[in-house]
Amino acid sequence: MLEAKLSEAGTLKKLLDAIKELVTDANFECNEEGITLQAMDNSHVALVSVLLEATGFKRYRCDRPMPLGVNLTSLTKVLKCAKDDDECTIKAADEADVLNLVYEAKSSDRIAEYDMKLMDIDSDTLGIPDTEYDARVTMPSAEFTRIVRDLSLLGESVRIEVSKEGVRFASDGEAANGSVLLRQSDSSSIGKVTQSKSKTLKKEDGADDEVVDVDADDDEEEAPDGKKIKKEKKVKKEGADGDVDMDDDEEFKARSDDEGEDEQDENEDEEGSESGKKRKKSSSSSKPSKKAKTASSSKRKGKGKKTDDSDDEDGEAGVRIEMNAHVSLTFSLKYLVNFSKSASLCSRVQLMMSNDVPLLVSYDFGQGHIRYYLAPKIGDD
Amino acid sequence: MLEAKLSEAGTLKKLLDAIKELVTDANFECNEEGITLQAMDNSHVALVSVLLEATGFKRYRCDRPMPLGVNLTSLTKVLKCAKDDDECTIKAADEADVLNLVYEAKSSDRIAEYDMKLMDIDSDTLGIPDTEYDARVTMPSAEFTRIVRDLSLLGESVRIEVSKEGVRFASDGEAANGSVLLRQSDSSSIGKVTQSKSKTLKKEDGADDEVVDVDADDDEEEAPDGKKIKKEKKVKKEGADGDVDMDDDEEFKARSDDEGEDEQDENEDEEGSESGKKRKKSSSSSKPSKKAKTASSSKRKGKGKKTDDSDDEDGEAGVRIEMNAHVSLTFSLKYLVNFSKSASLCSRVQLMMSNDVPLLVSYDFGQGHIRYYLAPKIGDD
DNA sequence: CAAATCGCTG
DNA sequence: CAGCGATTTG
Repeated sequence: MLEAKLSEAGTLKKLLDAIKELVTDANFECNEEGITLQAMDNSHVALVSVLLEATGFKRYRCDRPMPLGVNLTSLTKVLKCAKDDDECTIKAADEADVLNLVYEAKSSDRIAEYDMKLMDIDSDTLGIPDTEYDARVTMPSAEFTRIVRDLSLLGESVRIEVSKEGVRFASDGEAANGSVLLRQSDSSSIGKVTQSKSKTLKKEDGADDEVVDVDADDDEEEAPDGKKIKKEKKVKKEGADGDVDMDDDEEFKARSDDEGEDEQDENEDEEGSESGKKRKKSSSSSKPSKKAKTASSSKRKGKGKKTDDSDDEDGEAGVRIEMNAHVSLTFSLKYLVNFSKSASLCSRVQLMMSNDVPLLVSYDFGQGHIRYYLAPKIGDD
Repeated sequence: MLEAKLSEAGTLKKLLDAIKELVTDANFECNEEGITLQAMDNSHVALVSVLLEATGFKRYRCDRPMPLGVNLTSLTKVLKCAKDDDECTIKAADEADVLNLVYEAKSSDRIAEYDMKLMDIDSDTLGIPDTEYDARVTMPSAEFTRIVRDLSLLGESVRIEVSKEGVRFASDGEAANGSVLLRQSDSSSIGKVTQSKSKTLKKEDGADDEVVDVDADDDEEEAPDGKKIKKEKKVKKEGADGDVDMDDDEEFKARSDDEGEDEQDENEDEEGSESGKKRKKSSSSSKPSKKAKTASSSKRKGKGKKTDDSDDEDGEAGVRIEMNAHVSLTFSLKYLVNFSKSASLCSRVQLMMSNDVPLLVSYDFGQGHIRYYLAPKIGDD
């Protein structure tokens, strides 16, 4: 059985608001590590991946893995009955066909209880490649929202181009053409677009421990493996959290691994630092590495050591751009606008890109993350 | 070519917001003195006239007069892509078919550039009579907004009546009738409704020169016709501007003169000071009067001398009422509500009225003005 | 100046 | 029911 208690129902409400227009039905996969959800959007163009770490809950218990088939429209309605600051407990018996939600006002003078019907949903558990990317842009989520919103007024699609000049978002429309150029915020010493030749960037996981650890390892010379070391600067996430670790990663990795991506992970060599990260996982066995990650500090450390200067600086406000190669991709603005609704969950967003592969838009909040994958338009420039 | 830089894109945004629902396409007429726009509303019931003085720009250059045919809906979209405090530069080559807009964040780490298509628009350059009015009401723009909004909830039209009692806005509706009476704010010496028998008021021009001149003629005794003379007090505008002159004025005046309103002007007697102003103009001999107007200075002078005392006082907060004759006119509230959107541009609004002639609603802001003309409903009371 | 909420229109 | 716009609050 599952029993999970969230301190703030608002977290769940925002999460549902962020994806309910993209997906109507989906399985919430629950296991001891937390809850994940993966689904293609209704038109099968985009993929959304959500993670809620067990550690992010005030209380979490899940005896055995179980999928909860939920109609997101129904869940949205039920969640609207909760106040943002209510404590929210969700429960499901092992073979239950209903999900029980209890909302308790912090003052505890009000308790509301709802039972929502569950449904059987074919779980098209898609494997998500653990791709490495040629460019990563980290910026305030509100700025991303603003840009895609602005450009969506003009045209249907946007060309995102990362070069040493910065990152450019350009859209052509009937009435007007528009282009927004963001330069790396020059905060600290490393104030410019990082351009490392061959290293590959992996997505920064704030929440994901693995990644973090890895980074930390990488960054630090004293990495356990002892491999670390190029000291390339990769950016780890400076996501909002910093401390929370995710368990899911394993899953993701597994999947990605399945994809054969794991190898790549190892390939981190390109990014020496990352390799460290991967190792951990592998080493996880080890787990120590994870700890490191877990220690939110890891992120920061990484930053501090590597690019952190800039990170910290850009940290909460600026734009950070990292690239190994020039990338230029075109995407549907409609989807990006949709993705950008997640800005309410997190103040920063990461865009991970490589030519001809799907864009990854990642919002990492304290208790997990929400990630969107969107294939580029072909014939894009 | 045109190149003009505004310190705050917000100014342009507000201006477009104020007129975009009234007009869909219009020519921005650019010349060395600034930018003007004149257009009838889509249903040809109201006329809107906008002025942006060259001196109000951070940088302004226009080698030769050029009309920029703009679809206001498109321009609104493009302007939405600017933040209110961005610096905004608009550029157009001499025979260009696109208008280039560049927005620069004050922090300068973001530069957005847009190219908007221009179109050829039949310039129905309407002559705007440089009418003299029997009553002028100057009040906080927010108050005007509130009044027409309130009354629009009750009925379709409003009767505006200026008498020695003050100015009354009254509307009759199915469910209720409403009436709002504003009395002159008793600020300075001239704290009450000015009631001059026959003198006519011209709109206070901050920017329009022409208008000013015309009035002058009437007021002064030495009017060419020899008719003038009553020495009526007319109010010039205390608008924000003061220096920039418009070329258009010529046109405007011509028409107003045609109206035969001049005679009334002469009645200024009540406010001796004003007469002085008028004289200048008139002295110019007959037509000279027009010239005088052109000199924007005329405006300010007029004010200072005549009723200015009161103007200054009520100046920023109160209601100022000036009248030469009792006026009572009925207007469509729908339009007035629309006009009142300009309140975001300026804290004061002027209403200029004479029986049976179009109402002039004028918002004068630092860098120009926006004026609306609306014909009264016939059969009005 | 920006964000969130409510209302209105499609 | 969803999206867009307007208004209000922070």
